[in-house]
Amino acid sequence: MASMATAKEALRIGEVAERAGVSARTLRYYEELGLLSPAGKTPGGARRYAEGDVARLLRIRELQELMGFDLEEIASILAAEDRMSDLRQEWFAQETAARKAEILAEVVEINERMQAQVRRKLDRLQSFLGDLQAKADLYAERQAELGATVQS
Amino acid sequence: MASMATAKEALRIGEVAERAGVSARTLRYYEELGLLSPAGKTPGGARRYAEGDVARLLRIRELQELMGFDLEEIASILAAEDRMSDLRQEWFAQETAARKAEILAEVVEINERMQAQVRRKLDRLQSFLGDLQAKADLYAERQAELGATVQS
DNA sequence: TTGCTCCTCACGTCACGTGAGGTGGC
DNA sequence: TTGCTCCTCACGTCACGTGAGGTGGC
Repeated sequence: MASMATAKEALRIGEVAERAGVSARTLRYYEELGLLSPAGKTPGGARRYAEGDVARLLRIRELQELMGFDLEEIASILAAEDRMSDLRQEWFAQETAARKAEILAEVVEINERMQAQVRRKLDRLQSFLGDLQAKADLYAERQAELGATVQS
Repeated sequence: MASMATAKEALRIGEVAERAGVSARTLRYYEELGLLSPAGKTPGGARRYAEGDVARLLRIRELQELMGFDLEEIASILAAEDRMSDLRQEWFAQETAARKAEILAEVVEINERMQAQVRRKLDRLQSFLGDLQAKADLYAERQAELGATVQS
């Protein structure tokens, strides 16, 4: 959805890495795995990324950090999402309706599993936060006791 | 707080591992790091764990999986919590009030940082869930379109 | 032409996984 | 005594980190 510009959007690896809070090594590693390849390369061999690549990188990081998926799981999630976004492309119009339904079913299933997982994580984090708050109350009590004893 | 029983609570490594959903290797690795040592060992060298060890293991896993801390960070958090729980012990009564205040301050700071981190994580997960739900709505729309077209 | 960024090996690290080969406990 | 579980090496793996030594682009 970023500007369909004249591919003047050529980002260097260091810039992309910094924007996503990762190292250049991470980007090279993702390329090695086939997870994220630069939009192009200079004649000299330097990688050039587009805005879409940055979005994909941020998505990878979200799935990794927030959801705890490993890179193989992330690859399959992204593959499904890629197929899904192909459904909007004209060249895809020739695919059979049955095939499209298949892809949709796959994406819906992944979506449902992820939603369930997020809800479990939210629940666990809520109770974790509750524990922390309860402990904080205890600490405040102890500090009050100590203050009363010491009269500092 | 588990029964102050006659130490008849001697769990084998496999049992402890299964309860926490980790491998025996993980328990040996934590011992190597000084993170979690068994309550005792048999003459033959087999590790024997107590209920308190299981609780500590579950705490380690919570900090690791849910909060994303590495084992070194977890070690320092647990060390602070250990010092905190020492405040209840009688032998600790001889410590100076200033020292106790110091420990309390440290634990309070860790608690506050963790609370902030949990809140950030909760926020990000909420918006992640929102995105998933929005996508699910889109998928349902597409499926409806497809059903109307195909009349399957 | 001078820096700064990039390149490709390639070995190191963290948190374990996975056998190999052997001893231990109910 | 027979299994099943445990033990200690020790090498493998995943997701990078970290130089070494060299070329590239504004």
